[in-house]
Amino acid sequence: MLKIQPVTALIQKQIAMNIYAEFAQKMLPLIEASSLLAGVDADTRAKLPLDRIVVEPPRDVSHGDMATNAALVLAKGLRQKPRDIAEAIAALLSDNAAALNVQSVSIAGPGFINITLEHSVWQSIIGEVLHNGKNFGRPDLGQGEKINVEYVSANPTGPMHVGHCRGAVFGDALATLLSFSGFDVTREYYINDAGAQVDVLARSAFLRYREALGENIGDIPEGFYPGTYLVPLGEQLKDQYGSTLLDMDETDWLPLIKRAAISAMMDLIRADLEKLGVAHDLFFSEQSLTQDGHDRVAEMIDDLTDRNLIYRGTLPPPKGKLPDDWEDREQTLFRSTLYGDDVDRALLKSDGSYTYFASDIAYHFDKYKRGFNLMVDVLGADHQGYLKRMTAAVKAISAGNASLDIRFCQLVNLFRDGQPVKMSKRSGNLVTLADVVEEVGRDVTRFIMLYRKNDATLDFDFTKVLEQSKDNPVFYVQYAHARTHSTFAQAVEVFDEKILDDLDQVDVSALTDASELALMRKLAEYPRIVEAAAKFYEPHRVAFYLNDLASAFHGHWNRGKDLPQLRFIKDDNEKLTRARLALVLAVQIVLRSGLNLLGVDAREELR
RNA sequence: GGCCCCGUAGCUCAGCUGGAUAGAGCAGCGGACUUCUAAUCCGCAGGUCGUAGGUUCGAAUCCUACCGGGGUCACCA
Repeated sequence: MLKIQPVTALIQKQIAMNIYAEFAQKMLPLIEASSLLAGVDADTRAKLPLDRIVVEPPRDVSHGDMATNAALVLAKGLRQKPRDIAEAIAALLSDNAAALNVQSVSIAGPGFINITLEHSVWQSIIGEVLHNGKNFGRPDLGQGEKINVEYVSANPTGPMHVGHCRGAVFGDALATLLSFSGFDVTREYYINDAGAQVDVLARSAFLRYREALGENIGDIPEGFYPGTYLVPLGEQLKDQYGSTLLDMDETDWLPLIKRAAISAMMDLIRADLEKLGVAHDLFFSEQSLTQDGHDRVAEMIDDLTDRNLIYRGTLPPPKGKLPDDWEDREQTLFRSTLYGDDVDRALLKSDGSYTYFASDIAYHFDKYKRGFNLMVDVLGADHQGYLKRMTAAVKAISAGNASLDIRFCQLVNLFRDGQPVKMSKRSGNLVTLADVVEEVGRDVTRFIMLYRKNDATLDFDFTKVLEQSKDNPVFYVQYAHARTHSTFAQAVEVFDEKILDDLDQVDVSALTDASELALMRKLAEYPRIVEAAAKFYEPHRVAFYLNDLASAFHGHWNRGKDLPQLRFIKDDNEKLTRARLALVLAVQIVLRSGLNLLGVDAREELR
C-alpha cells in the first residue's frame, strides 16, 4: 500500500539510525500516500525534492520535540501555500498519532510543523543507549570502505613543535571518528627523508659529532640546525664510529650519518606523538619510493607520460614581484591545469632530481594502488597553495577513480596570562610539543585543539587551559563524567552493589521531569552529531556536543538542590532510584563514547 | 597582483551545509553551598552576522564586487 520511492529509500540508507531519521522514515511514506500527492502527475512528482525534507530538533525547545520543513519544501512543486500543505501534513500526523507516538502537532512561522512526542519516545533512548553501550550512535557511513588518512608528516629534522600539534590531534581524532563510522581506516605518516633538508640534518649532526669528540665548534653556522637535540646523536656517533668518520670525505660519511640521524629524529617524533596519544598504522618513507633499484617516481612519470599528461615546456613567471633569481627555462611539467590547477607543475628540479611534488604524486599513486579510493591529507594552513595541484594529481593518477580531501589546520597562537609567547626560529627557541603536553597534559591539549573548527586560528593560553572552571571545557566535561561515577558510588553506599545490576532492564516511565526529558533529548542527538562530524570531517562537533551534554547534566544535577524530589538517589524508593541511575548511566556512556572519539581520557574522578 | 582561509555580543567562538525571534562560554550585574563534590547551577543585560548588491517563499549560510585580518605564490619542504 505504501509506495516507497527511490529517494526515500536513499534517505533510509544514508542516514544512520537516529530518532529524527526514524521519524522521517515513517512520515515520508505517509506523505507520499496522502491526498496531497493524489492528483499529481508522475513528472511533477518525480521532481519533488523529497530529499530536502528533514526532521530535526528545533532551535527552541519550547517549539516541541521535533520540527520538519516538509511543507516548505513541497510548496513550490505542488504550487500550494506552505501553510496549507502544513495543515494537511499536520492532520496526517495527527491521524497517525498512535503509530508515530505523537502527542501533539502545531504549525508555526512560514509553515514549520512542530511535533511533540510521547514521553515514551524519549525514555526509550535510555534503553537504546544501555543496550548498545559503546556502539550507541555509531553511524554506518563507511560500510567498510577503505580510507587513508595522512597526518602529521613532520619533517624528520627535529622534535615536533606546537605547530604540528593541532594537525596531529585533528588527524588522529578524524581517523578515530571515521573508523567509528564504519570506514576501514589506515592512519599514515609520510616521512620526508629524501630531500636536501635531511642532508643539512646530517651535516648538523656531523658538527655535534665533532663536538662530542672534544672539538670546539663554536656557534652553529647559518644554514645548519642549531637545536641541542642533536647533541645526544653526536655522542652516539662517537660511540659507534670513534673518530673514523673524520678521515672520510663527506660523500662517504653523509649517508651513514643521515641514516642514523633520520632514525634518531623519528624516534624523537614517535616519542612526541606517543605523549599526545597520537597513533599511526604506517610510517611511509619517501626514500623507499626510489630504493632497491625500483624507481616508483619514474614509473609514475612514465605512466602519466603514456597518457600525454607530461611535457617539456616553460612556465610563466609568477605574478607580482619577480624573484631575483628567476630564470626562464624549460622543465618537465605535469598538466595539472587539466584537472583544475592554475598552472602546470614541475616534476624535476634544475639538477635533475625529483621535486617534492613528484615524490608526493608517486606516494599518492602508491596509496591508490594499495586500494584507497578515498584519501584525506591533513596539512598546515601554509600549504594551502598545495590543494589544487595535489587533488589534480590524484585525479590524474587514478583516472578519476580516487578522490583526495585536504584539510588544513590553522595556526595556533600561544599565550601565557594573555601575553603572546614569543618564539624565534633562528635560535631554535621553539615551544615544542613535548613542552606543551608536559605543562598542560594530554587531555587538555587534545580537547582544546579540537574545540575549534580546524580552519580557524586558535588561541592557546597556557594559563587559561589549566583553569579548572567552566571556562575550560575539558574539565567541565570530565567533571560531568566524574559526577556520574560519584553518583554510582553514592548509590552503592546508600543501598548496595545490587542497585546497579541490570539497569538496562529498568522501567524508566517515571522519569518525566522537564530536565530529565531534556537530558534524554540531548542523548538522542548524539547519533546525528557523530554522523555529521564524520561526514564533514569535523571532529569539533563532537567536542561541542559533549559540552552541551555536560551542561544539561550539570543543570539537572543542580535542579536537585531546589527540588529534592528530583535527586537521583531516593533512599526510600529503590525503584525510582534505579530508573534515574539508568539515565545517569546513559549519560556516562555517551560522555565516554564522545571523549573516546576525541582521544581524551574519561576520568572517573578529578580530585 | 593571483589563489586559499577568516570576519557573528566588549573578548573567545558555535550555528545542525538555505529555515522560525541568530546561540554558548568568558568578562559585567543579581541570586543559590547544614550538597547526590558550588571545579556546579539559575536569572539579567549584551547583535545592522565586515559593507553593498543579487539568487527565492526564506540568506549569517549560496553568487558577485568591495573593505579589513592572516597565509601562500618557478626550482624549496
